[in-house]
Formats: sequence, C-alpha cells, structure tokens
Amino acid sequence: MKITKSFIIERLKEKQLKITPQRVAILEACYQLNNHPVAENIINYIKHNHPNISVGTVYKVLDSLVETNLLTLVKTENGILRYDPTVSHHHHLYCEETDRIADYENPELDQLISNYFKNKKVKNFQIKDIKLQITGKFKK
Amino acid sequence: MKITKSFIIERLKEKQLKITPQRVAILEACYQLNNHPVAENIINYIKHNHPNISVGTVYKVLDSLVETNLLTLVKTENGILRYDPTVSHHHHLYCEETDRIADYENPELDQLISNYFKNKKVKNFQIKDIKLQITGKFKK
DNA sequence: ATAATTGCAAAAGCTTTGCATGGCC
DNA sequence: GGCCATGCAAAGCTTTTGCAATTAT
Repeated sequence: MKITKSFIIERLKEKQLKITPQRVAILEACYQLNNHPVAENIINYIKHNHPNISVGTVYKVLDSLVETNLLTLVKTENGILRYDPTVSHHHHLYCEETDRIADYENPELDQLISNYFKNKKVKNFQIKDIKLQITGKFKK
Repeated sequence: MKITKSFIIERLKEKQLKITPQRVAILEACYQLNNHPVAENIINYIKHNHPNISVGTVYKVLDSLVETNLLTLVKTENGILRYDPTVSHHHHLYCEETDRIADYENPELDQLISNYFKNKKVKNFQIKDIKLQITGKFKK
C-alpha cells in the first residue's frame, strides 16, 4: 500500500484534528518507517523537511495520534515508547537478537483462539482482545 | 506457594550469585508483590528492613536477576520497567483500566497454538516462543 | 585475600510541561 | 478572530554510571 499525503490528511480529518505540516509529517513518518519507530526515529526521518521541529511537539503530536487511535503503542520491555501505524487487529513478531518488530496478521488463528475461549473462560477476567507476542528470529 | 527466605537463597545459589541481604530482599519482594512490580514498588516494600538501600543497587540487582533468568521483564507500553518472578512459560492478563497485570497459565492452549504453527509457518521467521497479551477487565 | 557488591551522587536518557508565539479553520 | 498547535527551554522521572568503601566467599 502506497502512503500518499492525501491519505494521511484524510486520516487526520476523520479524527477532527487540525491539519498541520508537523502532524502530517509525523504520521507519514510512522507509516514510512516500517519498524515501529521511537520518537527519535521520527525526528530524524522528518528532519530534512522540518529542520526546526521541536521534540516537545513530536511527543505532543504522538500523544494526540495515540489518543485518537491513529497510532497505537507497542508493548516492549526496554522502557522506550514505540509507535505502530497499523491500528487494525494484528500480532507482533519480536526479533530476539535485534530490536526489529514486525506485524503479523492471521484471521484464521484469531478464529481458532476466539473459539477456544468461547468454551474455556478465564477465571475472573473478561477478555476484550488477545494479541500474540511471537519471539524468534527473522530468516535472512 | 509460600515463599521462604531459604527458597530465595536457593534460587540465588543455583545461579552462583553471592548471597547479599539486598539481593535476598529484592528477589523476595518480587515474589511477594503480586503485580509485576516496578523498581519503586520494590524499594518501598523493602524500605523498613533496608532503609538505606540505594536506588542504584536495586537497579543493578534487578539487572543481574534478569540476566540470570531469576526474573523476566514484562512488556508494557508505557515505558516503565516491570519485573516478573515467574520465569516458566505463561501469558499475561492486562487490565485495560488499571495497571494490573496477572499471570495466566494454560498448557492446553499452548498445545493448541503450538500444533497450529506446526503446519502453518510464519514466513521468514523462526518462532521460539509465543506469549499471549490478553487485554480486558478483571471481574470484581 | 580478593573479587564482587554496595552506597552515593552525578549524569544520562527519554518524556512532559508551561508559556509566549504563530498558524489553522 | 479565536482557538489550538508549535517551539523553546526548563523540569521531571526513571535508569545508568563511576568510584571509593564494604562485604561475601
């Protein structure tokens, strides 16, 4: 899927966010950077077009994009926030040797798990969503 | 399972770690605090017995406990490190309203998923481990 | 004895905040 | 024009680091 500027603007408009060059650039960067970027990755990526963008702005924009569900946060265990532009249901492949994280979609598997939990409830817990964190190695 | 001091010391010895009061207290705290504590929780918990323990020491000890696999890190999306004393294979229940995280074990489900991936490989990825992030609500 | 661990304090890293300025609708 | 977003810089919070003093084996 090719990410165009108008696609980005459409997403922002849907959420009634004002269209600013910074927001467009940041959301676009999240789509282009395919590795669930951290704030610094985004800043570097947009630096040539927005040399004066401030770190504070980037974090504020990211906050509002997460709040409006244009981005989601990725769970990690190293204490750095990473952002994911894919908001539809999917799982993550975590490389155990590098910091690479990839998306993984599999509706068939979702169905299997969902069916399993139709019969077997988790005690004292109401399930809303299940995501797999799949750890391993990417093949070269 | 009752956690005794000698149980803790046994775990440390298995990993050839020197037995210090700080290490014993910190590992014990991780077992007693049932909510995948952050460093601050641990410091508060052991404060009455170790009023002068230093923050730096706590982090260094936690590092070595993670390195020796006496603790694991929990994946979160808010950038704070949380520690888990259960190192055997298990999943996590994440409360969507609070920061509560609970362990969830289910060998039958593990089997189901493992069987599924025997036939259906993930492209360009060699799976080592699969954990579920189950989001939802704890029932009162 | 000696090698590792601790405490302390400083520094580092990431993120948030406040406020004046500027830009979008 | 009015309100919201941005830039800047300072502050905040969590975690790491270096080193001298202490402790476990």
